[in-house]
Amino acid sequence: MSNAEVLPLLEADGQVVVPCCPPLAERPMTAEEAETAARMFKALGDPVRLRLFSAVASHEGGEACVCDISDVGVSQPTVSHHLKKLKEAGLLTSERRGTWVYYRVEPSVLAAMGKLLALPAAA
Amino acid sequence: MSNAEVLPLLEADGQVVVPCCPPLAERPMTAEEAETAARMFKALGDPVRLRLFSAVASHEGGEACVCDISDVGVSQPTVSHHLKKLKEAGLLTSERRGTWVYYRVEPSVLAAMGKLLALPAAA
DNA sequence: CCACTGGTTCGACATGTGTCAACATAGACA
DNA sequence: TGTCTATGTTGACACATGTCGAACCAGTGG
Repeated sequence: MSNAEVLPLLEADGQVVVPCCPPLAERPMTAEEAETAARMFKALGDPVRLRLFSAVASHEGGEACVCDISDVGVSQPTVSHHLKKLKEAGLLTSERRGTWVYYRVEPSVLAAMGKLLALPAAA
Repeated sequence: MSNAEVLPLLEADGQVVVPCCPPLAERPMTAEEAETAARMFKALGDPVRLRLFSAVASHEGGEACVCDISDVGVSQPTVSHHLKKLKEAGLLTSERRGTWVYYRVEPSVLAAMGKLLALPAAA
């Protein structure tokens, strides 16, 4: 399965963000924009997923093996389930190297979410 | 209204006011931090809530009457339910003025979420 | 006082979600 | 080949959540 096709909001390559949506406060979001953006927020709306994501994002080299981050208080299948969700939301990518599977954050998506939350200087 | 830059995480109904968490990528979040931050993301993890929040945030004066934003394709009780959720997450505040109830965004919380998503320049 | 309008709360239902144990799969190595 | 370890998938379950209609509450104006 491909990581990119689930969330075609932005260029997977560079930092150039093809925004999924304008900033929240710029104008009312359309139903489609909201649907798209809500998927990302929902992915981070679970404590376990947030910890997993933070663990990957803060790990040296920007990537982490599952074995490095699976100490979040839930069973291993549950960890795998949450990592899959984060992948489907386009927040993480995974790659198998030998025995282990490494996860890595998708920085452009994070940037898109940050832009989404930005408040306009003058309202 | 407080203008503090401390990004308090408000919990509705007079509960604890907790400072928000460090950036996701700075270090692995603790369970408590994740619990706290996930509540905010979850609040924005629904398309209807996202549209309502965007409608309030983008409305002139930074506030909006329910009657101005209730055109999101769900019934009025559902709108009210979602606005309550956003309030409980500390993202909105409400005030009754005469016949109408006005909702307004909590800018410090929005800023906290933006900081949370910030990626450190060097990793 | 009563009726009307805007908004919330209640009760109920269907669907979604987080979780685990059990099983399956992929690679390493003997 | 076979076995061991590291992850992912499946099936089942309890619980949370989104939704609505009906009832209810708050102001306004007769």
